Amino acid sequence: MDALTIHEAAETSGWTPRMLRYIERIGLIEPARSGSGYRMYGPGELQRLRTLRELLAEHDLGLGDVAFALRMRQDGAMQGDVDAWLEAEPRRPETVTAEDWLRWEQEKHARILEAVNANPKMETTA
Amino acid sequence: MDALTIHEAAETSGWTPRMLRYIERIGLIEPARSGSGYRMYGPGELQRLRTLRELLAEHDLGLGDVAFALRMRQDGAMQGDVDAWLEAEPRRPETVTAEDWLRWEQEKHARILEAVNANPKMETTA
DNA sequence: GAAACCTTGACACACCTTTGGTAAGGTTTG
DNA sequence: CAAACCTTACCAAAGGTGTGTCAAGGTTTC
Repeated sequence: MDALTIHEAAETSGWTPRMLRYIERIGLIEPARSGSGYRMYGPGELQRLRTLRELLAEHDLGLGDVAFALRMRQDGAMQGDVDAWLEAEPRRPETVTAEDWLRWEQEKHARILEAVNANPKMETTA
Repeated sequence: MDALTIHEAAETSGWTPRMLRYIERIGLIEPARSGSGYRMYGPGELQRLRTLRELLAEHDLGLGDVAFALRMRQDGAMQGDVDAWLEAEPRRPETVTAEDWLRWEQEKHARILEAVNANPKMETTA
């Protein structure tokens, strides 16, 4: 039995039980439930709770921000629309074709690779 | 002279002058300034203002959401950290290497291309 | 030079988010 | 079976967002 109850998970992760429920409600971490409905936090959830605090502190984010990022990732249409709107600004060729967009996205990989190499803390040491 | 003042831009875009200033303050649309500091909205800005309203309405977003998406795009480190946190959930290989991540990103292109083809309104008819 | 703009800054208000507390009731365990 | 958990569902307070309005002062235009 390596699953903690909500109070135990709260203590070891640095959140309050209240916030653990809130984090679940906004869809960020949804622990398994016991037969009678108790939340059961496993090692994966605990790790995620800790890294979540770091993520928020490091970049001065709110839980809502991360929830929004999650929503973007889950709703491809929204993601596409938002990205399209944001990309319409910096570049300014009259018309953006799908091929233009894909090329832009692929160039992004070069930037990503640079970031990876420049900053090699890419392990999610679960 | 095809640049509008803030009141004119407000009328033709459906925002209020107040909101145009707010939209500028959160970094979404920053019009050029005349020598004496007046905001000057060109056709590009007007188009962006209109599509911004559509974007918000279509996906029930707030201006803050779009501003956050912009911040993600501008701050690569934040983008990487948030993405890493979100991706740590659905997949569950013990360790995510830079190569894993890149492969994942590249597979994303297949999904993006599908989205483009399925939903070919990719023109930013500026 | 006066009317009609523009600028920034402040005060304000309605609403939403985040967080805490408490109440009524079910579960686990010594 | 009672203590110590857990659950959901409310009420509430602090802070942030989105929006309006007003004031003091500069600019454009007739």
